[in-house]
Amino acid sequence: MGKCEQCIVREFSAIKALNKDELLKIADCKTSYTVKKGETVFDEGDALNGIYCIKDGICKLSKLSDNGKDQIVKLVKKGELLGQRSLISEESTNLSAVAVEDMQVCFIPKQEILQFFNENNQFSLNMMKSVCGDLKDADDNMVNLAQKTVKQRLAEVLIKLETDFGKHEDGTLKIQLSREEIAGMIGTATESCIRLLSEFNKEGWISLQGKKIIITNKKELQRII
Amino acid sequence: MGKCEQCIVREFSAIKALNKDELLKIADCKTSYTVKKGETVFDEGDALNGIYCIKDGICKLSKLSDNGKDQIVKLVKKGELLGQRSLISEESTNLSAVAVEDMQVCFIPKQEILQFFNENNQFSLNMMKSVCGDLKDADDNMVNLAQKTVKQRLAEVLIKLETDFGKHEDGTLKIQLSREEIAGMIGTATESCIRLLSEFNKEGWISLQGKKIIITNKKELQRII
DNA sequence: AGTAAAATATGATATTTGTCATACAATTTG
DNA sequence: CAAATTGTATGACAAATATCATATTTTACT
Repeated sequence: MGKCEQCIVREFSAIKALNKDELLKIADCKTSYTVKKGETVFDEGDALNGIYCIKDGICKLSKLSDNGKDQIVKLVKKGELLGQRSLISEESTNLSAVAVEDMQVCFIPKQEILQFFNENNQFSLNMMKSVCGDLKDADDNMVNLAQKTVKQRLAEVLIKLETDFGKHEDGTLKIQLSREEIAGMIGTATESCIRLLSEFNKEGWISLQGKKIIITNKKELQRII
Repeated sequence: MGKCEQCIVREFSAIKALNKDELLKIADCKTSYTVKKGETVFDEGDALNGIYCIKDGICKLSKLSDNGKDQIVKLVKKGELLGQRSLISEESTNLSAVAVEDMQVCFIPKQEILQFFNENNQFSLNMMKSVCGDLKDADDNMVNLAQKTVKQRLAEVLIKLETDFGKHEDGTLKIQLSREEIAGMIGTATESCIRLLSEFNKEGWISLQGKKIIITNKKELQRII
């Protein structure tokens, strides 16, 4: 069982406020496992009794709408935590988490985390900041969904995917999402998403090679946003 | 200058975790003032150096979109705090706060609050819960904006306005928003909003008396959501 | 490899929503 | 009080987007 000390999650999440002793305590009670692409970490409505550290991989946080479509609220990647809101609010989750890539996660039981809240102020503060960051993103997202066209939102998401997850040497986005998932991020019908991707392709702003996407004219994409 | 002990904000916000001594400290450094309907508490991009307690009134948190429309992200009412996210994130505000009704607010300087974060764990926890609640609402809102029709969103907002802010004896909603503001909440053009209100009126689901709105058939509104 | 299933693509069409124009009502201001 | 401004209402039309149908391609499977 790993020692948590070298873990990437320690670099990027609230966990960084924990000292060696505290890390050992976590290392002692955590459960590590892998989640295959497409598999579920937790479902909307689940009562979580802990949080998840993402050691590797990416997952989508989404919510099923009454119309049967899955709206993706956020993509969470390695280094980040999962399930914080639910833990703090002492409520069931309002979102489900599904792996977009194979993941390696560690589960840390609730009691441990709650104890840190009491004992380690910096940890609390970090956690607060993280939730506040999510809130800001959510607010920005709301405005985009409400006020921008599907085309603008698609352009924005493509650029965001490149900045957040990077690209390979050949220029293709590292993160691979299905058309349906992209549509779920920008809040549109899958067909509309596909159509617009084709359009962007024809315009020469992006290049499509099967599932792979290359952004070939970022400036133009940024212009239409 | 008031003593904070009896203040309504103490009932409904994170402030409730503070003891008498702490309340006295606040009482000592706070600034009370009134904000008239339509006036601004703070603007998008402002650097806040404290938080606001809403003793009375209601304000809208909104963000100006590139298309020139103001998207309302949240309505905040008496008993609640304003500016928490900005304070915790140590960032400028991403939203502006404008009074929808005459308000009475108290401003508490940053240093005080930050000190409480260090000294009073329950206060921190309450604050976290509050932000988490906002995050959940924002996520739900995102899904609605992305997946529901304008008609559904309008019906939902009307019901929410009734539950959150109540109605007078004659059935009219206590909170009075302009058509433009309602449109800003559901993310649509003002004309579309007006049109749909007329439609709801003709259907007999609501009744319009100038600016005043009465929900006459809640069931039907709930059905179309 | 060969078949079934799923994902992607595209056309045709319907629906929703936005925009512009204009009228009317309400409210503010001098 | 009258004029001016602002908010509300409605029609006509345009644009954006969803839906349904149907290919085509890719992926999964034994």
